[in-house]
Amino acid sequence: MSDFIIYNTLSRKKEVFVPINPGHVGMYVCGPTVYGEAHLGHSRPAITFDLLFRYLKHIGYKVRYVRNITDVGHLVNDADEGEDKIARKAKVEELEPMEIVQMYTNSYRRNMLQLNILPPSIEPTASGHIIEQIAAVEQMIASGFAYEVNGSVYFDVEKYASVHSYGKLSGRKIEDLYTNTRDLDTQSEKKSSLDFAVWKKAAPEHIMRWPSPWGEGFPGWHTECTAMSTKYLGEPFDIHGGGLDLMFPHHEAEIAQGVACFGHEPVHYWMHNNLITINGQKMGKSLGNFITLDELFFGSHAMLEKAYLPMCIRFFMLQAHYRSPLDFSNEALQAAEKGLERLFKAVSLLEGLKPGEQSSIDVPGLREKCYAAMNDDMNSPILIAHLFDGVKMINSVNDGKATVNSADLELLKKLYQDFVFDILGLKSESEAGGSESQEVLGNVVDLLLNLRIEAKKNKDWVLSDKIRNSLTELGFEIKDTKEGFEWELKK
RNA sequence: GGUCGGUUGGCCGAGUGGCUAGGCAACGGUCUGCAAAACCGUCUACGGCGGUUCGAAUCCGCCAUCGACCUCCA
Repeated sequence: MSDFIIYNTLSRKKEVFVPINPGHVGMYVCGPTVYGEAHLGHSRPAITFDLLFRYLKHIGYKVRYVRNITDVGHLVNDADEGEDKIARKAKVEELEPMEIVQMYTNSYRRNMLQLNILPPSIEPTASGHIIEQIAAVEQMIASGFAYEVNGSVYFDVEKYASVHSYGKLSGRKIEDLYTNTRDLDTQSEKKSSLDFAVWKKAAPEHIMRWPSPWGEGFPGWHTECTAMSTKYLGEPFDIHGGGLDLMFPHHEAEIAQGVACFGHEPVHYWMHNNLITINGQKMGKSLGNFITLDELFFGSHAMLEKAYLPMCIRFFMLQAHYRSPLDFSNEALQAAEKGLERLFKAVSLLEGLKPGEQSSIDVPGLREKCYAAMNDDMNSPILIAHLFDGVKMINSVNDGKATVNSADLELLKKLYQDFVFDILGLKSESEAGGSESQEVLGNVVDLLLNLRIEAKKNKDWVLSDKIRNSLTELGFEIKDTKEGFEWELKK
């Protein structure tokens, strides 16, 4: 099999993936800040890196996947007196901050489960790693790249940039950063406007606070990822993922902090997923096109024509490459929905396929192409295109227009099991166990359709059509086959 | 303003020097009592203008346009 190639943002090139420890992979992905419902935007990195997690495991790696939960809140801005997002929300809703955190963590996990996203190996919280973060800040001070002022600790970007390259990941030049930095913090205690807080002194009204060598405070917003990723994955580790929007300054800061703490870069491969637009527009609360995952699943948003099943969302995203922007619309979603249906129909057909003497279709070749697609920087849209080629094969065999021998049939079944279910992480949602009433309903439908066969035998087309049309109106899809009939309930 | 990335057929979305991406929709055909499903076929596009090349949607230049980041954001 060919090498697994991934695009490394650091080099802006596709590179062969070579793990630090043969057979093992450590990956870290920036998770959510739990101060609100999970929205459409959260699902893209979750699905992208779930695909990576699944594929790495599939090709035989033992993977430790760490995805953090940010629950101490980020600074609103440097001028802010220290109130963080979570504390602000807590005041609004008159809840304890950790209650907010718990509530939204729960709903995030539920949404992820609905999207069939595998739980990471470790899901550390920032609040649970204050000690590690303080230790990281101490290391930064010790190496001379951070300084304390009045209870806060800042990263000395200027000093760092004089020795190392600051901005290499996002392609920024330090001079440009100077000219473009917004001022207004002239009275700031920072040495330079580029410096960022790694530990922030807590104002009296600030609720979330912890003791530290510099007084009561809370960690800066880049500190947690440095502390938690290296705690569980060592340094350097293999893969760090996240959304494109986190590249600067968050990931840039992580690199600088890592170098300051350990003397070398913390990550080998940086991977970034692209963002989602809605009808060509950026998604944002101010634009009113901000859709939460629950709204999507229930269809309860003004922009949605209907509810979309989690698997439809997942499939829709996988039909685009993770590094491409993806535009979200009702039309596109409904197209994805139909395509997914067609794929699953073929998969279920596969079970009943009868092997022949010879194969007129090239199953090993198809398998080869599927792996090639995934190995090329996880090209899921190409993979899906190949799977649809396979759908044509399956349908042809089913129609007796093509043949497949038993070895190839087994290979084909394995192929769809591997790629559709294990790697793409799709699942059929209709097979939710038949309740008793559904079973009875099914029997009634069978009874009606058997009556219709009688009618057809008697060439009583009026009665025959009446039965079929009435069932169709009720939402059933009726198909006549040589053996009799098939039906399914459309929602 | 700076940096980066897009602009592909009715819609979504791959590809990236010559060879059908795929899905959805539409149309025609096969099958069927008629349908549905399935199958076969059709629709064959790459923002504009120049340049390089035997050959460019793909490389280069200019222009237009959209967006992201530069501030919390997946």
